Order: sequence, then structure tokens, then C-alpha cells
Amino acid sequence: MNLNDSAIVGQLGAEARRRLSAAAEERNFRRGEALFHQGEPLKGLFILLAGRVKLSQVGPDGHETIMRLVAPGDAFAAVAAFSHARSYPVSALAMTDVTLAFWPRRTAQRLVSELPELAGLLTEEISRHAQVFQQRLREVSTERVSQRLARTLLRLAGQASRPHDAGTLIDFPLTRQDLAGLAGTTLFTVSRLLSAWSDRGILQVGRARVIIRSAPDLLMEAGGDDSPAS
Amino acid sequence: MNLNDSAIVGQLGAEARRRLSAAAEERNFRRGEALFHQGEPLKGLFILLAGRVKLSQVGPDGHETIMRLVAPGDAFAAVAAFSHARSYPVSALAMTDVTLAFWPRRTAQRLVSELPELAGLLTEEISRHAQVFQQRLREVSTERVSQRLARTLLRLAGQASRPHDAGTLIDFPLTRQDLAGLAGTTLFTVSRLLSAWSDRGILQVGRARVIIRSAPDLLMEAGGDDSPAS
DNA sequence: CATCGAGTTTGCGCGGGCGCAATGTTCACG
DNA sequence: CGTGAACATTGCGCCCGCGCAAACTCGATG
Repeated sequence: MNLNDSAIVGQLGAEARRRLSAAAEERNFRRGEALFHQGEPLKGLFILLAGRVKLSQVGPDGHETIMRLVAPGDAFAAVAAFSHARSYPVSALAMTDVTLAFWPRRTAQRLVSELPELAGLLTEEISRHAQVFQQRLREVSTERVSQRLARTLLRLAGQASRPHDAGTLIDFPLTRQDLAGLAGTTLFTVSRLLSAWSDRGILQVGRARVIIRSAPDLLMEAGGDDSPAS
Repeated sequence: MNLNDSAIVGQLGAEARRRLSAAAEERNFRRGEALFHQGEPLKGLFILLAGRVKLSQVGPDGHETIMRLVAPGDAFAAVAAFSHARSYPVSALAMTDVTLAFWPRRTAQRLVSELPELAGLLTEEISRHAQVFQQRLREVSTERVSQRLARTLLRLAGQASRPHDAGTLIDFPLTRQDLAGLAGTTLFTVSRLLSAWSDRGILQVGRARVIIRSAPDLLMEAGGDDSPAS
């Protein structure tokens, strides 16, 4: 994927795009490598060009909570581009081999301060994520596991999916453990629920692989539509 | 409280401050009134001058999750100042009689686009909140209720507290129900935990009132310090 | 000061979902 | 193509914390 194909860069004017490209460095990581760790000082701003990245927090007990899955074109660690934050709130792990565009912190801050369009787009991105966090926080506080898991799958399908024989393939290599980290439960419970839904023909599951065969049924499991809560 | 005493306004230059003040409208609400509801189209940007405001989401089943408690000087609904968002993700309720500074959406957007300092400060604010949401999301996904409640109380004490005989008074009028909405549990469980801690001398509790008598013990209950998770 | 409603406490029962162990399965890699 | 480690499944037991009911207490309000 080219930098200009990124949703965020695509919305910029020609001049801003040129300046971004000029300052970008390319970075590569192997599957399983960490791009950075939570608590570490901010290095800079990333836009993912190819592969998949997972952003997560692990608690003292080792439990992992996945905050975001990054697909090509997405920016992350945008917090590094704005001044006062000190360190990464999450760790970033390459789920596959990845290539990224990277801007060191100083550079990113300069670009953001000189390109108000860029600042605006990043801010919108940050607040969109904040809203998702709020929704997930409500879900995990008040809904039951099956609802949360169903909604998690639907959300993932909306973010990165590919058509597949008789279904929609969720285009992230997610283990049961990963799904548990997204939905706020354990891999055991995830496994049981996926098996049950598979038996009922709602899903087709495989190793680190989920295909949604009936989104409406899944939405039913999630307890109906939710977005515009009146 | 005067507008210029607000943390966010206080960091602005004289010129920006003048323009903000000039465009501000004063608004007043009675205790129990709603400033806006979730799903409603964005009205504009607020800075609280006096009183207490609660931002929360309620699910279809009626369960309430409190996203943020607002104290004087804090800005909220900052999302209204940036372009593409459509509607409030939360409802805002006056916990006491309140007075606010208000900027209609158009005005707020104009100010933000013409005052980069303001845009930067609001963005920092938004990302700080996003980080708190991430932390709460991890907590509610992986920790037990007592830990979460303890951490909730400590967080509140850090945000708005007053010294009091032999303790620190949490300066929000919070019912057990409210604390449950913050910690992701039920009012019953909150009541039981507060009673237990009160018996052990860690807290002193009253109607919609909590005084922390031993922060270290409470931190112990929370499972130790957490912030710089290495 | 009397009243009423909102807020709180406590007992009791039970069920969702965690935790572990053992086994089975699949894929990556040499 | 063979092998091992990572990933997945399933049974079983138990406990945290929810949910309701009933009783109580505080404080705002007229």
C-alpha cells in the first residue's frame, strides 16, 4: 500500500501530502516483533502500510486487553504528535510482517503544528477512537459475554473483512485468546461461544480465523442494533 | 469561577483568551436537568464554571455507565469543536445547580480553526481522556470489583477532593448507584464494599458521600500502583 | 416540624462464566 | 514429509457478584 492511499493522507491537500511523504521514513518488522512497549517514551507517529498490528495493554497479572487492531492505511500512536504526553499507553505488536511509514516525534510535532489540516484529521481520529472506547466500556460493564463477543465480531467485520464462500472473513489473524482480549473475557468462554455459533450455522470457525455466515443472527445475539442509542 | 481560571483557558495567550471570552455565552441549569442527551445533534462546546456535571451512557437495558465527572474549569463536549462528528456519544446531567460558558458549534469550530493553541489544548484533553478510557477498559475487563472500586475512589480523589477531619472528602455528590456506574458493577456490591472498608477504618461513608481515611490501604485494595505499567 | 421520597443496607439464593487439566488439532519449519 | 509447538476444545467444579425483597435512614421540602 502506498502512503497516499491511506484514508487520512488522502484527505490532505497536495502540499501537505508532499511534506508528509518527504519526511516519512520506512520501517519494517517481522511477525511477532514489538514496535514499542507500554510505558516506553514516545518515539513517533506511524501509518501502517502493509500487515496487521495489535495495540494492547497487559495488566500486572498478565491479562491482555486489546485496545485496537490496526489495518493498512490507519495511523496510530498519534498521541506522539501532540505535545505533553510522555509515554505510550499501549504496546504495539506486529501480528504479521509489517511495513510502516514513520515520523520521529519531533518531526511529527512540527508537521502537525505547521499543517492544521493534518492536526484536525488526527484529532478526529483520536476522538473517534475515544468514542469506541466509551462504547466498549459500557458494553463490558453492563452486557453479558455473548453480546460483547457478537458485537466484537461485527465491529471487526466492519473494519477489515473480505468476502469468502458463503460468508464474510474477518481479515485479522485472531486467536481465541485475542478475541477474549477484545471482548473482555477468557479464551475458554470464547471457544465455547464460537463452537455454539458454529453449530448453529452463524459462523464458520478455524484456527485464528472466523467467517461470519449470518450477520443478522449475530446482530441478534448482540442484542440488536446499538449505534444511535436514543 | 471565572473563565480565565479554567486550566485550559489559563494556558492560552492573552489574545486567544480575549476572543474566547468575547464569544462565550453563559448558561445555567438546575440540579437534575439534562444539558444534552446521547444521540442528540451536537450543540456546542462547554466549559463548566460552577457545579458538577456527569457524563454517562445508558444502555438499552437501563444500566448506566458514567464516562466522566466534570468539575469547574473542565471543558467537555469538545468533540463539537471538530468537524465531522454528528451527535453526542453521552448524556450530560447537572448533578448540582451549574453555570457554564458555552460556544455554539459554529463558533467553536471557527475559534478552533483560527486559534491553533486552543485546538492543541483540546486535542491533548481528548487524548488524555482516551487514555483513561483505555485504562478503565482494561480494569473492568480483567480486575475484580473491589480493585476497580478502590481505583475509582482514588481517581476521584485525585480529580476533585477537599481536606476534611481526618481524611480526604471526594468532592462529588455520588450515590452508590453512581459509583457502580463508574466501577462497572451494581449498587449492592458497592454498598457492601464501602461498608466493609468503613468497618476497617479505610473510609468514612455517608449518604452520597465518601471520605478516604487511608489512601495507602485503599491503594493496597486496588492491587498496588498501576500508572507506569512497565 | 412533619412528611415523603430518595438513598442505603443486609440477607438470601443462584447462575454466568472463570480456572484448570487433559486431550485433540493444525500449521510452521526444518 | 515429519515433528513439535502453538492453538483449540471440552468436562468439571466452584465462587464472585448479581438480583430481588424488605426494612431502615437520612435529608430536602413545604
